[in-house]
Amino acid sequence: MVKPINMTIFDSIKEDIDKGKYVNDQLLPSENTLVETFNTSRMTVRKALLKLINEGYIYSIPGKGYFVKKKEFNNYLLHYNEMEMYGEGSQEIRLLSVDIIKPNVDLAFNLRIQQNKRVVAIKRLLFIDSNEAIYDEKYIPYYSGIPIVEDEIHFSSFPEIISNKTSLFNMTKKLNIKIEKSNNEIKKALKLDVLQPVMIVEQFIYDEEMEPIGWGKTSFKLDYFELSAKLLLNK
Amino acid sequence: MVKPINMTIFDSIKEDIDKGKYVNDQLLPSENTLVETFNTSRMTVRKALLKLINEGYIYSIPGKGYFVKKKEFNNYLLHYNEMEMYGEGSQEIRLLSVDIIKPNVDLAFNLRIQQNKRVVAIKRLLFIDSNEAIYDEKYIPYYSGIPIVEDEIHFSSFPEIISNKTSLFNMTKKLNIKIEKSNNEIKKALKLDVLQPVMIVEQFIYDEEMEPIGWGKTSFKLDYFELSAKLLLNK
DNA sequence: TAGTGGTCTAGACCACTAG
DNA sequence: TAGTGGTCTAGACCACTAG
Repeated sequence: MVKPINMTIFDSIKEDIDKGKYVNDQLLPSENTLVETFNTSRMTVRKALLKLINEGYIYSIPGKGYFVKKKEFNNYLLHYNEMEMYGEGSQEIRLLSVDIIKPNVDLAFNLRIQQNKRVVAIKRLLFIDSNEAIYDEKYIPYYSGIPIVEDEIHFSSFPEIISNKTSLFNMTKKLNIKIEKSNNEIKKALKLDVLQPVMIVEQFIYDEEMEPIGWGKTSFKLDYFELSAKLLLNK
Repeated sequence: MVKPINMTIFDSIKEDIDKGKYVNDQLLPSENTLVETFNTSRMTVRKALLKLINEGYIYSIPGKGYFVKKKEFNNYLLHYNEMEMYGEGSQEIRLLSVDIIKPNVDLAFNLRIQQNKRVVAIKRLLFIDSNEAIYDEKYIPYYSGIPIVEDEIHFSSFPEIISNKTSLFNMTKKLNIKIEKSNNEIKKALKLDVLQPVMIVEQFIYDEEMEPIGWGKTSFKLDYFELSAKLLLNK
């Protein structure tokens, strides 16, 4: 149970960076210097350095050396699953409808398709403690995801639905979080007052060529909206 | 400019996983098998496998082998800097006050300190296109971050302020995003109507022992709130 | 006991950097 | 030209797994 040499080297350099011995973009000791310092082989030194690169502490420039990487303080990890918003409170998901529709102007624009193409529209309503809380709309171009199986879409998040529907290697996604005035459909479903705004989380899903393959809009009654995100260091 | 062997192996296994040849938690070929398949040395095979581990595609169990890792679809990368919310529109940051205060009950609770301890309170107001848009409050226990230099705090995000103030090795942070009724101070600063709610982004900053070293509350006029987040695969 | 992944060594050749 | 990091080899010993 002794600590491996590569871990010793890793910890040593990491501590030097944390303590400020080496600062931003400063040159670190070369591989050969570290081989002598730690009395080990070059591959062992490289193992430690590669780990430091992977964890975002340093970067390398071939021919020059290894350098301290500037810390990124403003990136966070956000876990978002619109179908799993609340740990506390009873939750019920009602699948309102699954339709094949012709898109309106906005929807055609968001999915970058012609208005005469067809789109699968999925609408769901989430109840929290028996109150209407979240109204969820998803739109998928018809050709990209047939057939639709109700069981698969009832409880799944949008990325999960899409990945079941397509043989997708890699998808890209984007979330937008904003406040909007609600339309009549949403007002009715969530039993809102006339002027009450809703929190909107928009999801855009793209395939590997950045073509849209899904657009979603989740409307939260304000009382039921809360998100949290954790620090993601050095990424 | 030939592709290194380790990259060939990496690409090959990655493609097999993407195409569904290997599925969740399925055992991959052993290192020795891959050595034969690709007619190379074990260290080269390991380099490819380590890269696959680092990118979240596979995991290893010593004595057993390498396995396909389940994809995580619901994690996003959120870049949040309360002092840089808008690319478009002119922006002005006004430093309202920097005070040493005694915390009230809530603040003492959030910073987990006694009410007789002192706290540095920083208040800033952001104007977007000359309109009051964002009201920002930051609280730091006095002992952890003296002295306060105005130039350093005027334009910096909270994590940046904290990291300047402390010789911190590693901080942990958490964001909460929610809607709240605004208090009178915020109503006045943002020129809000009586009933108008505000969007709140709360920041908790902890040291390496998870002791709070900063608490922040940023209040957004609803018209000026928008966040976006990008997909972060396999993390 | 045979097979697995984890660590480590002592070499090699390469392209690139910078004086 | 000396030094740098990137790739690769052919070995070694280890702890752990599972029949």
